[in-house]
Amino acid sequence: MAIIRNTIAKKTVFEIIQSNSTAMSQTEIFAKVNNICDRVTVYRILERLVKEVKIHKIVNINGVINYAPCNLCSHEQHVHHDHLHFSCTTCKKLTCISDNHIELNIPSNYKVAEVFLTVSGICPSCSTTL
Amino acid sequence: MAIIRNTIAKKTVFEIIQSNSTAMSQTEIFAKVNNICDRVTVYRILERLVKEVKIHKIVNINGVINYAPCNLCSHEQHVHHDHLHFSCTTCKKLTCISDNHIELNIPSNYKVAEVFLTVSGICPSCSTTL
DNA sequence: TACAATTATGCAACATTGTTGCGTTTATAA
DNA sequence: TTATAAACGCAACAATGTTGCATAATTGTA
Repeated sequence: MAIIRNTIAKKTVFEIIQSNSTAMSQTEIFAKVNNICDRVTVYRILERLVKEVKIHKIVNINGVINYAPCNLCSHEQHVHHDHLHFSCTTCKKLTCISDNHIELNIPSNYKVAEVFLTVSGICPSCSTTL
Repeated sequence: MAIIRNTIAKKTVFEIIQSNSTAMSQTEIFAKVNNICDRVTVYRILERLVKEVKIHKIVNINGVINYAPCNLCSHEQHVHHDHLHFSCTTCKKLTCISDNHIELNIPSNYKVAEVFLTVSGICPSCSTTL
């Protein structure tokens, strides 16, 4: 019955994710851990943090998986409701905007688990530099 | 000024995508072309078909890029509106459900290009086999 | 405090997905 | 029929993610 350990690497990874304003990919996270652990370990830590519902996975429009802390949303909302993410086509950053309540129009024989709502475009900091 | 050619490989790839009920990944498509062309060619054909707005790209919840024909939506809708996709966590298939009109609540300094709405869960055929 | 149990890690190797360069082939317009 | 640019094949590479296995480290318990 899986005892969860709070290792230095895990704490570090979690703090990195929490302190960043945008969602981060494994690559970005690994670049920030300063070699305190292996690349593979980062993957495994991310997996565990997702399972513990401390962070959540979001795919940006390029197909790169990003991770963000579960701050903006309660656990309940995270699992069942609507989360809006903005994926900037210029800087590639993925930002959690807010929760948006939307009405879905899905046939009843589909069992819905999560709703992913991602908007692509240009973020404020990229549009000001134009 | 780019003359578009309609090659056998391109026709084949397009027909494969059109005749399938769910969106397909490059891997699935390549498996069906029966070695009439190279793996790289499939990638390049897909790129062109996207540019010509004959198919569109959708990322499923695993980060795998899938392709679907632009049947369900007009060009206008495709670019600017809301498309609902269902990503089955069991069979990994991505299905175009319908267009859903949703009200977005995004700060005005974000410039919106496309809206991606993907719902994860269990599709009808996977839930009946349980 | 020491020990046992098992969680977490490192390393190496591999798998998958997608990209690039370059020389050759082929479709299309004239 | 031919010239030209689009499309292709091949090889090599890059990025991202996974697996197996031996070792290290954490935590509850004696």
